Amino acid sequence: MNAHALPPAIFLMGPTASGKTALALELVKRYPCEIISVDSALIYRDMDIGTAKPDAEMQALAPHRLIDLIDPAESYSAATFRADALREMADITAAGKVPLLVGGTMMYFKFLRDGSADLPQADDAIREQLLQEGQADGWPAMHARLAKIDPEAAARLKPMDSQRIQRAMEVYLVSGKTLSEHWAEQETQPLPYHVVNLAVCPTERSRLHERIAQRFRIMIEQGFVPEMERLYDRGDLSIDMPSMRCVGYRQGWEYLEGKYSYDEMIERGIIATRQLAKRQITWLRSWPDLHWLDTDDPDILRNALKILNANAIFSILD
RNA sequence: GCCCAGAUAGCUCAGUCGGUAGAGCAGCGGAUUGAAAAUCCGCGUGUCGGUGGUUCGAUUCCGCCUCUGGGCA
Repeated sequence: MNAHALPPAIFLMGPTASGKTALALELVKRYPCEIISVDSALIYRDMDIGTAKPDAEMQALAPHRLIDLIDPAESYSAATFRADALREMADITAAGKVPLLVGGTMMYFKFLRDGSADLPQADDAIREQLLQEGQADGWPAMHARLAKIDPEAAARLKPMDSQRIQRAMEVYLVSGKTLSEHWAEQETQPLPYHVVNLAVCPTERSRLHERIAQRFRIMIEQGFVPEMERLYDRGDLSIDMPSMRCVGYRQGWEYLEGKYSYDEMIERGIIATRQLAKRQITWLRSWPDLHWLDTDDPDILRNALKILNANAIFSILD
């Protein structure tokens, strides 16, 4: 490694329930790396069982950064994640270790890798206003309004894509500048690290589905419903909040509202998790320079190390 | 044993006044710029339970058989 080389970093990605955490633990036990969580659900405090958050024992063995950051009534963002992660990566690197970014929130990985335009942050009041109007007049009507303000953005968006239409309108209303104008001014923000991209996933989709169902049932046994009840009974949370829209929590919430039975809640929770996994895999399929690892490969650790060594990540140890 | 109602996509069901069929959910594929575990887009050939009959033609009408509910014994 020459003096001008970028410091190393590892991205360990993969769909939910694919075994990322287990592999990360093995790496941390053997090599000087430290974990940064890349997970939009682990950031919430008091949401432990349903998010499969590393427990105290795991945390002692392999501390995770960027978990338990905010209360479920608050919200986070991909841009905030990028800033937080860059800070933690610098800290770990300064300590002579390799940042190991582990998680399944692909949008966060993308923001970290590519950066983003300099956009205004979320404005709750404007969002609420747009939501009311969107629901009253229908999203196609809002989409038509956007088309007059920012035709480029509207052309990219489907008339029913409530969230992105709302965001594009919000950017304009808050900053006076359209989303497309912001994008045009965007400068590239290369990540100042030499990254090795790993993805863990079972070869067969059916195998991943098995793991998802099994893990959900374990969560139930571990007390997911009581955890859910504590959140529900707080009284200040709602199904509209990002925290309560997380896979499992949304179904748990609807179950407690009496929308469906216990068994149905479990079934729907598993289904929602499968659908999440599929979306995560879609991201991974087009991820550049990605090295795939098979969850069920008994030599997964050795294979991961082979890739890391070949990319000069741990060459210092050889 | 008898009577009634069913049997159509992985599931729940609709439908064809006889010209080989379509919704929701699931599943699969895709998009993804401060909510992303979010939000959105696309994809529907399946011995229409089996068998015989009527018919130019049956998933549709008729007979028998099998299975599943419910009722009567």
